[in-house]
Amino acid sequence: MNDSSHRWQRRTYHHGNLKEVLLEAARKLIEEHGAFGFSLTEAARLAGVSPAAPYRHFRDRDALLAEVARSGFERFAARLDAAWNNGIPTPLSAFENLGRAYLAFAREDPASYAVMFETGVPAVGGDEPVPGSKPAAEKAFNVLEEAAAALCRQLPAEKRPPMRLVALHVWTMSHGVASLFIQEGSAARKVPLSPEEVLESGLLIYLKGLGVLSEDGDARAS
Amino acid sequence: MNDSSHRWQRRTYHHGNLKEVLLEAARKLIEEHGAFGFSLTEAARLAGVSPAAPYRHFRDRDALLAEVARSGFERFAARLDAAWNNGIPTPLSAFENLGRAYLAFAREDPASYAVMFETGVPAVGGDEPVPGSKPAAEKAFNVLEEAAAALCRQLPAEKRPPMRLVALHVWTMSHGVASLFIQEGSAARKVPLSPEEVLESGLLIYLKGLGVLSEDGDARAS
DNA sequence: TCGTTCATGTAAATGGCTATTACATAAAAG
DNA sequence: CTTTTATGTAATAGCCATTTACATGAACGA
Repeated sequence: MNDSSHRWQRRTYHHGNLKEVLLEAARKLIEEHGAFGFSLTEAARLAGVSPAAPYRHFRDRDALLAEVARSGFERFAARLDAAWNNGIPTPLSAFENLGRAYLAFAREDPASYAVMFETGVPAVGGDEPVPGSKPAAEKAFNVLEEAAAALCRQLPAEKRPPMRLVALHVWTMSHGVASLFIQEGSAARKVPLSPEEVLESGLLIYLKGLGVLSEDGDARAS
Repeated sequence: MNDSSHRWQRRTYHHGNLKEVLLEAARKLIEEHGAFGFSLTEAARLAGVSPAAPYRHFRDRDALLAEVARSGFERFAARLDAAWNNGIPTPLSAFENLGRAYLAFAREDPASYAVMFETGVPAVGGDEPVPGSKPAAEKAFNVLEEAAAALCRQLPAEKRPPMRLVALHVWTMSHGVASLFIQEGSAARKVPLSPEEVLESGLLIYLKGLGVLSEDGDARAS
């Protein structure tokens, strides 16, 4: 009866899917109690196993968080890539999809997003404690870079700024909006606009400044 | 002798300055071990008092962090305000100072910045657990808004976007750069530029898009 | 000066958490 | 059917947050 909060009792001694369930539990707990209020023990409780069980799948607490980050980056990259869709139908419309996809990810999986970007956790920088975490993060950034490159190509070569830099500017605005708005509270009250509207308007102004857009916001003939 | 790690023994039973010392200890620990690796007990140890002593000054651990955030916002606002300096000598140069001051704060006091923006902690959103935390955060944002307003005023009224929105865009880029770059590791390797250069170049492009700057980056006559 | 009061610290105890170790169970491999 | 390996459990040590009862001494009044 101590497991009454769960619909199903574990019938087998072996859980069968513990690793994945622990990751889900972690995301859920982080979503509810913040990136801090996550305890390995409580995740184990949610999964219906003893506090020691997680150690069969993760070296320690940080390794679990690192895996949350890694898998997050993987889904993030996939999602951005799908939204960009090779710049089809037009680089500009695809670019707008990209921005929306960025925010959609942060909104729909705030726990992963927070672990990916807002904790000193391993994934992005550091020493790559989880194999494959850095590559996954790179893949996500590469999509941004590709999009930036496509937009830059619309400019005459002599007016073309470094693509890398443009990609960083875009990342910077996207992350800024996600970070300030998604975690309901900080910036949300400042303005009656959705995060998507703030990001899109900001990016449009930026693109106009780059010369990619005309004054009216139309794509400019290269 | 158990206090050998500190140069001075506490001579008085009463510490005399515990509250402030605990805040400093917290910032130091967060800087070293990340926003997670901060323990009230260890902060007490650093201050040379028992683990129970902090509770005479803070309701609990979160209250201490909230106070780190609040005092952080206060210094942050003061610093931004000084940098903006009422738009003197020119709005544009003052605006550039503002951006540099933003990043300087995040770099020089990363612990406070992290607690202010990258933890679910109380200050910005929430229910204002520490009296005065919200006002302090507002004051910081108001400086950005004032700067945005000054720049917008250079535009003919009919081309003028909502100041609030412009302030948010600026905040967004600044926070994005601070968040991605300062915490050494993520974006730093992407490009051989300093955070300041990335932010300044991004803001210049944005301002050009707004119409505040001419193509060459000079201030445009209103 | 002496005693009272209040702010500030300490000690000890509770309960949660991380992580380790020795042991149990079952699934897979032979 | 036995052995091996993967996966869980139990018990435990040590850290941490927080509370409660008690101690100290500074400020203040008589």
